[in-house]
Amino acid sequence: MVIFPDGGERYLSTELYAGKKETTVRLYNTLTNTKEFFKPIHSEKILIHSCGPTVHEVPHIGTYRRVILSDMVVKYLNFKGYEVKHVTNIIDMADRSIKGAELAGMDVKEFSERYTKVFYEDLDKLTIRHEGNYPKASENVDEMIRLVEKLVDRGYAYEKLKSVYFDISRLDDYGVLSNIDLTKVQHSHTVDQDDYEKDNPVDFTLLKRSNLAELKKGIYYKTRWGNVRPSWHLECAAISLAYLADTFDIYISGSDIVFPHCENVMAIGKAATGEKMANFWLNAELVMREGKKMSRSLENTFTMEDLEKRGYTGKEIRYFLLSSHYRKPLNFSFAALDTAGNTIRRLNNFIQRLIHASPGEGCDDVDQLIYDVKNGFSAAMDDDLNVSGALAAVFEFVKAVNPLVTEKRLSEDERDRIIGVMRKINAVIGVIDFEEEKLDEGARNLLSQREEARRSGRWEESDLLRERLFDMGVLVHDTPDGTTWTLK
RNA sequence: GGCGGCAUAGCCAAGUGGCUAAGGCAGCGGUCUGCAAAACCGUUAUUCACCGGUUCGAAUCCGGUUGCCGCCUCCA
Repeated sequence: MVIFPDGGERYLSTELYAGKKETTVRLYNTLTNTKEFFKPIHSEKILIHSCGPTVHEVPHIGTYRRVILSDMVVKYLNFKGYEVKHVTNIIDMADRSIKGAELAGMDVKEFSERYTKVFYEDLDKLTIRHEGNYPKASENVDEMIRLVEKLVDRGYAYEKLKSVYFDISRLDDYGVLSNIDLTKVQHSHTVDQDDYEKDNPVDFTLLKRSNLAELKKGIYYKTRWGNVRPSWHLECAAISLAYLADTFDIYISGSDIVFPHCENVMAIGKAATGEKMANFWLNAELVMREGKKMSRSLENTFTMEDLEKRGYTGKEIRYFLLSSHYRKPLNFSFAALDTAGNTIRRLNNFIQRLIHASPGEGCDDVDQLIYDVKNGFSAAMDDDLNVSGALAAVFEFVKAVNPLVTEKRLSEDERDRIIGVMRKINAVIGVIDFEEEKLDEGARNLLSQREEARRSGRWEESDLLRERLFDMGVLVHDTPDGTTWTLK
């Protein structure tokens, strides 16, 4: 173990260490407004925090864009061979949860659990794993209160009429993340200043005193300042510090909440530990609907269920959300989902064709093609997750392999290696199916009846059977090698 | 008012100084088919919002114009 006098920055940038510490991955850091080479803090495990959803309602697909970004970052780092610890907090005690529970005549816990369950189901549909690190705000209140005690003790927070506020004047670099100039801020758009008694209107709330109705329902936590509820910024800060470290690798959120949320979370971390909270701050852009942000208040949202009712699948929605760059606004449309569906179908067809390919002599080009697709995919993804470029590499691969399948040139081993590399890529993009499609017996019978009819030239009967199979979801294809089929 | 971002084909979307401007979808043409469909193959931007400048060379850099979006401290 060697301790470098300057924290190692200078030494780590020398060639000797570059290979070990620095990755080939470049990410756009909101903190510096530049793409930087990602350098993990610990070589053994990368630590990532993502802002989770509020669970006062069924989340809409706009919420899921940043969730998809987090998932893709984690899966791509896994693809590169890194182990990742990823924490996503569940905001289950927001103002709206309390209001919503009251309207529904439920207690807040029961109310929140209902929507947390939907959130998890949605993650399943989007092929995002959710076992493990999804701590709930309501189960980490002790951490939050301890954190505020620390802030007050260190002089970064103050109590006023039984609420506790963060004193931003104490942090000289407040505003570095969002580039905000507090002297030019327009106040009071979303806050009724009369409700708060801050020393300075730019200070933000850490703990808010519970009101009478909340006290009656038991929605409060006893502290030395009074009976209070934690604020949103405090929740994210406390959870990321408690579950990860004083300084962790990446903080992922949405572009609409860089200010105030991320800025304030960062300020809490810096004030509490004296260290910078995260090295990289990634912010996903928004999902738009006819030129406006998709949001509850504009009443222009779609939930996963809304889209499923219209016949779209989770994977189609996933593809739609991930297939264009995360730092550009994404316009929602049904046409875009249709496109996603068609595109995925092409990839699935490719896999099914490979599964059913008749083995051949083998082909010298395969090694090169596999090398090219791996290389093209990771080169693009390395560059701040350029998914469009990465997918282009995949489609070029598909295009090059298809004729080899048609001409029956692939050996079994080559075929398996091609499927293997597609699986590896799909571990990141998560939209392709690799299961061999199977027919049930009824469909198989109809298929052979149709073959019989065709052999005897009874076209009307054969066409009727084709229609019946179509209605069952089976598409038949008459090819020179006989009849094949795929599932719709 | 402040800060940040965007504008590339019918649609979506890469590319940020130099080979013929990736890729996907849709369309069109072809192969196949009893006919279809699917699949596969081929094809689709002398031009990158507009004006000016720098340069041997600009979608890419600089200045300006227009249009659009997000955020500005407890909605999250």
